[in-house]
Amino acid sequence: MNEKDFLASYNASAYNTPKGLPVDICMFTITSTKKQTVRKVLPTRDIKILLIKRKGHPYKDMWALPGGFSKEEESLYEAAKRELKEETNIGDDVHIEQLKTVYYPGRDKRGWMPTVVYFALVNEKYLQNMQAADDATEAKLFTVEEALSMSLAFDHHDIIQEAYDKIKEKMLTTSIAKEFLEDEFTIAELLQVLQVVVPEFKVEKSNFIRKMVSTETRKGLLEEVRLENGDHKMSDRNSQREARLYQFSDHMPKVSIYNSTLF
Amino acid sequence: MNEKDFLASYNASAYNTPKGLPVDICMFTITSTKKQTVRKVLPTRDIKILLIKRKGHPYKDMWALPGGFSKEEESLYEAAKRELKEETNIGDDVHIEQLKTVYYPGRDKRGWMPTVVYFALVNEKYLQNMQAADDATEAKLFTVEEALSMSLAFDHHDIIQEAYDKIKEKMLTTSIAKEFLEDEFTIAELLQVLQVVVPEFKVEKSNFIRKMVSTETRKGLLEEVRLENGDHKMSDRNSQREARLYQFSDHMPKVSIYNSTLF
DNA sequence: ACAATAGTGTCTGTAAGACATTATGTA
DNA sequence: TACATAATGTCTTACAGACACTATTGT
Repeated sequence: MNEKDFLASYNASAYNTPKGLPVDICMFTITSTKKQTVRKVLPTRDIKILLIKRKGHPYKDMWALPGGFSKEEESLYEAAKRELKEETNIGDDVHIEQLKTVYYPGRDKRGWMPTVVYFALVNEKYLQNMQAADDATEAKLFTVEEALSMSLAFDHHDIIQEAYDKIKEKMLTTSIAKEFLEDEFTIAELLQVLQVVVPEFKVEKSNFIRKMVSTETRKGLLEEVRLENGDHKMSDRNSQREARLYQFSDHMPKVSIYNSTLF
Repeated sequence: MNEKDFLASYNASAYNTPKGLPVDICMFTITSTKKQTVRKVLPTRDIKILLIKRKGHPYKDMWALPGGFSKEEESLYEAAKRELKEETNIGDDVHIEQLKTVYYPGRDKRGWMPTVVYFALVNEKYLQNMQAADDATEAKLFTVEEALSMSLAFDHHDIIQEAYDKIKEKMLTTSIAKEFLEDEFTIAELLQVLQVVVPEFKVEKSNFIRKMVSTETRKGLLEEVRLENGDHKMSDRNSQREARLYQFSDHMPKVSIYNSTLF
């Protein structure tokens, strides 16, 4: 059956879910791949998004955001989490946040079809067993750049663009960078992750490393990880020389365009 | 009929709107009232929110957010705007923005009932002819503090709290303060409006007035209004001595917790 | 010894905030 | 002339960014 026949035979009200809403998920991750170099260096990192290939009409065989319908007995948040889990088999330790709800006439050829969009930030370590999840649906990670250059189902291009813009903003104003990092990370890793998502964020690495811990207004944002004996905990995973490890603290500074002092 | 009888007789599916969604609106405004003083001073300003008194069950006679159902032939944004207009009779020149969509089991005694929440920032000058709008429904402005201390219908307390938190954040990181100001405003007015919404934002007025225009990173955020002859346009509406008038420019700086320079 | 990353020293320009002072116009 | 607000002067401390330099360790 082609799409035209499908739409002609489609009974919109049969698909309407009076007690649930369509939920779509923009799942972002940052993959890291080892560089083939003589010495240890930072891995190559890329920001990626999960897409699935549609099995049915409309937009059959096109790539789209994963999603599904929420149920009456679950919250929208729970629905998003469930859908993501069905697709990726990840655990509960995921940052998932509502982006927006979309409806305007004509957004779905089938008629009335809103969608509640969530975005998720998932550490690549949770995506190891993704294939096992559901091999009936073809799911694949694309770089965000790639995804945005493709022709996608529905208005998913615009949704991804908006989700990505949101993440770029939150990357610099909250501590969500931690979702993409190990529990304990070096400042070079932090900077790399920030710049993978927000290339416009330009600072000199050596200054960044120092200022993140030395400047008074930034104190409390990161904590140095210490060993029992009080020494700095170090890692040499990215370099010959060991680097100090850090964690985000609970302290979340706020920012303002009216004076750039954090408070 | 009391609420218990009402719920017993309530047929949820009759109210379900397969082709529309409930939309609620947090409409904020800042009222200004002249102080009774010998000399001209800044008015007293208060951040207020619009509530309506519910005419029917559930939560009959309690204060609640204004809202209604979106239609298939309009976007959610248009629905929010329409609902707000029905309530307040304001024009199209309104900042209205989606906050979030809420559903969790039990949020409405009638069963499945999500809501798409919008917040609106409306200048008080547009609310002059509010009474004319629809005198069947009782609508009233409450200070946000007051509203949050009241017992409200549904989970509207939590929704208002979240909307207010969002506005506080956006107040300091975007130029939405302009929604509450005249087209041309003094820096003292700007600061007052900022502090009415975000009391934690503390700066010394004389420094603020200077730094807003003199500091390099803030240049471009505000523009001095000039007369034809190049002189500063001034106003003495709040003081004996005239103050310079400003406008927000198109330039929107971004902020970061990782370095507090705007870019 | 070299390569690559980690981290420090030092200097310049600018911002934030405290506090004092001057400017302006009306009751 | 008194007063309330507008705006500037001045000073201290701190941050951002540039750039040079040292530190560490595996190959």
